[in-house]
Amino acid sequence: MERYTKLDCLIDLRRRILSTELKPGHDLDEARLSDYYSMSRTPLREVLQRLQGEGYVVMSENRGAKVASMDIEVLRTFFQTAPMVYANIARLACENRTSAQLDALKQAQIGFAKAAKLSDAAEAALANHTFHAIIGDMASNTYLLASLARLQIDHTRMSQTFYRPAAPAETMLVLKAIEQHDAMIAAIEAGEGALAIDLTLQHWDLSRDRMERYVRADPLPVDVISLKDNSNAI
Amino acid sequence: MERYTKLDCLIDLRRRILSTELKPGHDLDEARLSDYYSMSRTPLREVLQRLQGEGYVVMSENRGAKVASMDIEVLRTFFQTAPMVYANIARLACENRTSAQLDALKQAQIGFAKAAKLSDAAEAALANHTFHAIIGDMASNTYLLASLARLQIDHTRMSQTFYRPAAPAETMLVLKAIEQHDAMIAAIEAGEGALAIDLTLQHWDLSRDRMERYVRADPLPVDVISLKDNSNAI
DNA sequence: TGCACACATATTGTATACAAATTTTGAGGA
DNA sequence: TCCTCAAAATTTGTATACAATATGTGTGCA
Repeated sequence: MERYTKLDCLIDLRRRILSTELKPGHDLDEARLSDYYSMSRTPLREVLQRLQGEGYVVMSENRGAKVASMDIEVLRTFFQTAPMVYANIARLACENRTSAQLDALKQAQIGFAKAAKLSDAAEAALANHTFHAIIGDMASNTYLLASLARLQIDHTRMSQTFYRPAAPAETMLVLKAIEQHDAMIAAIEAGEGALAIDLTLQHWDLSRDRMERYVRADPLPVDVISLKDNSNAI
Repeated sequence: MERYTKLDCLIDLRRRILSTELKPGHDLDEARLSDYYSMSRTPLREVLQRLQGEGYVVMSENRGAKVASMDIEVLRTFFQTAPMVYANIARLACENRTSAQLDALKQAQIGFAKAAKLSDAAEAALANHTFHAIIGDMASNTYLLASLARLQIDHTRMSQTFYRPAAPAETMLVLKAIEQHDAMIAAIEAGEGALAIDLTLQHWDLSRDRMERYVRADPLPVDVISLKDNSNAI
């Protein structure tokens, strides 16, 4: 059995939450988790406290920790806020990026393209998360970064469905996202803020359409709903 | 000796940091603090972890917690980001405020006006913090709220000097701030988003001028600096 | 059968002891 | 006097025991 450090545990829990291996609202049992990561409850609780601070989990007195939920009213504000934050982050990234960060961004893009083309859904979503988190670092703005980080948690969780093997039309959209990433890298490298904002908003539109389709889902056939007339099942 | 709950401790540490009773960069000793709040180190450490998540403190491995610093490059991004976030929060508050929140806001304004007129600096700065935090709650946007909360930490700490007994010109500015708060309450109650944005930006301009004057401070007389020619004192 | 209440179980919260790491101190040598 | 290095002291990190709270279960009674 492997031995985890506290940092490993933090990173792994983030990964499991982002990949929805741990689903929104899922109860996080301290004893079970401390056993899983083979550490005592004390450091594990500190990890949970920190994850709460980062918005991954919510905790309530004497009631333990849960994976942060994604209820409908929060999602409304998500769509409201994301384009503004992403666009501003992109603009700031153009001004402040270092060459080391640019290298990291290109590496992340390689990883993303690979996973996306292989339809490795969880890995692609996480690589995409990393890509945009690096742009966040480039912006060097701790205040906006706090918003971005929270937006990305929900964005990544919603995007889990994007990269699964699907219809050719869907595959086209993934390829388009990869192209947009390349264009964004070029804009950031060239320091072209206006262009970076533009590309970011286009990228957002693509992502938003897919998320909205996912959130709305397809309604169930109407006459199935009429079942309630025939029985008192809940 | 009073007995604190964990929540009391959290709230009190926030207050002490915001009032700069605990100064930026100040080392937070676990043993000393757990003694002060008469609780063991375990819950105190959890409070510190949480404060780290909220941006009040920074922690490093085996090196303990410090009050978050306010270095020059972070302040640059503060001035860059604050007006955008404050303005958007104000606009959203107009759309989403409840009447209970409006009542709370009016109460906070009474407390602020009272403390400001008495030149109770720490209390006025904290009451101002509360006032703007309530507007943040009204916005009902967890993503932007994360940015706002971090901005407010530094804003409140910098504003500690505003409300001290000072020249008549300074007193005028405090009275103006009180008026602006009243106008903002009215705009939010009426749901006039454009007006609320406008008032918020005016309010920001007032605050920014005072902060910039404080940050820049008055340079020391030049010939005092020339002392270094006369001695090798550090 | 349905409800209320007490008891049993499970889970979270806190204190404390000990381990590991860092910082301080001071003695010895160049 | 200054530097180096090792031992002591301080401080942080983790494990574990126990306390407090919440949840589940079953029995007695209407």
